[in-house]
Amino acid sequence: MDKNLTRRPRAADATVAATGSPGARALSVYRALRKAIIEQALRPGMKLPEDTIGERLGVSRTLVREALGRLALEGLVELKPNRGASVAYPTLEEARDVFDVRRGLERMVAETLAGRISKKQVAELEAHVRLEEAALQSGGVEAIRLAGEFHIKLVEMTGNALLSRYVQELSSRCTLILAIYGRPHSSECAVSEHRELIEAFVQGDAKRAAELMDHHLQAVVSRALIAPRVEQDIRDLLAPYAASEGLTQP
Amino acid sequence: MDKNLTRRPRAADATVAATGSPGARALSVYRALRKAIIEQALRPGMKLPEDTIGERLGVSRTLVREALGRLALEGLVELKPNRGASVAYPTLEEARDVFDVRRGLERMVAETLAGRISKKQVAELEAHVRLEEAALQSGGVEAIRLAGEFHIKLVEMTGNALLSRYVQELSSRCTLILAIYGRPHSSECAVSEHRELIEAFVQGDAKRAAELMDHHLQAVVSRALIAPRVEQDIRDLLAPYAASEGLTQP
DNA sequence: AATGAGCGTATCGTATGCAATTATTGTCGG
DNA sequence: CCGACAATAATTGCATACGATACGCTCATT
Repeated sequence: MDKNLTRRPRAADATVAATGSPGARALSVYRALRKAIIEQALRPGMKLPEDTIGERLGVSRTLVREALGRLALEGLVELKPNRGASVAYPTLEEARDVFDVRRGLERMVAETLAGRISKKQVAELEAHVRLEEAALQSGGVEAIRLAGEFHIKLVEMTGNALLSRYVQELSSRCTLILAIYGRPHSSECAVSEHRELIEAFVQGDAKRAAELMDHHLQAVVSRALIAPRVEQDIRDLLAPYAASEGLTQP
Repeated sequence: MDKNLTRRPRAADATVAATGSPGARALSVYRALRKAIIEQALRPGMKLPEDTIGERLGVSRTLVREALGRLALEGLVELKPNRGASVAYPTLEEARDVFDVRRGLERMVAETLAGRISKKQVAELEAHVRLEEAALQSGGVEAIRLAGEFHIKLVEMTGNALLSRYVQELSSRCTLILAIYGRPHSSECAVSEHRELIEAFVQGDAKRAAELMDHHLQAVVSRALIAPRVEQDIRDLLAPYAASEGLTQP
């Protein structure tokens, strides 16, 4: 069958492959899972068995484990001892923590950028905003992605690699959170608010930039996260059906 | 010799052991290395071969690798492909990034805590400051540790677990950085500044608290990190000589 | 004597194997 | 008909094995 004894797993069999570099396959696994989670191909709460993933991706459990560990540290995966990994299902409290920290960090971004942004960077941001607008018109789902990328672009302009990593991490987690608690397709980021931010950067008004960013992110939360709390626990899902049949449980 | 074939690595041979829980040994390795790095038993730049560590700690390379990976994500260890791990040796630029982000996060802490701190918490903080004072008098090295713990206590009082993790991570990295670039035993944190902070919290003056924290951390940097920057890269050492001879490099 | 090729060793990257734990299903007594 | 229990299956935790890679050494060559 598949169990060819002369099989050399070395190369030429990894479907996704990536470069032949040493740790590259491990990274690929990590990125694949990450992308799948963010795109919600893997929904929050889903189990992530090591063999299954490894088999599908053409790597051993070792690499999958490594990737899962990393994702767990980033908060995209939950890792319970002896019970395996699953896509993270943050509680509302964790969600609040994530958004709060993100707001704090992005305020930093805004303050840093104010007055210290080049013509070229401004042009790039304005071009991006126009893209957002276009996407919003044609009502594509990519409007959401673009809105997120605006923030990534901003943080990368600070030149602080660490800040960049943190914001990107939190950004992913926010996506996951909105997938759980957010309303279906709230446009998330108002383009006008992005424009105002750029303006504040150009004018070098750090205080205003910081406040704009703060309110902007606050707005994202209140627009999207009216928290209807979609229950996924079978018990809770079944409760109303039980009731309708006159069944009751402890 | 040591290579007893009937050896059961199962249990009862881990010198440090820890509880019998599943992932506990991995955690132990992680913590052991972390502690060793922070206490500078393992100095920045030192090589960290997997087998050596595993042998010494009584675990297999698998667990060591896991720990090293995690430490690498936290910035305490550098992981170069095919060349193994070593204790991180941050560049001055990375150091600046770390301190900047830390200042931003701790400013958040200060703002959050202002006016939202209980009597009991104030008492705890004041007691801690008194400890710091005492340690400073008796000139112990623990003054540094206590100063750091003050900040940890603060962030934990915010109730934001994520913020807490981030600050703790950055705090460790700061220690490492100061071990490289800091002057021998600058007392790092002025106790008086800690007192002022507490006062601002009690008075509920968020703005003042944030600024105090900002300046406080800025002061730590300028007090400790006058950065004589012992260059270790031959290229950089040679650069001025090259220039003085009119030589230029690609 | 310096330089470069060839080889050996140390160490990493990854796959795989085995024991242990947990979840699940089928069965039996109440 | 319901709950407890035992056997089974699935899956993790960890160790180890094996191939690959980089580094340092010796030695021949210029």
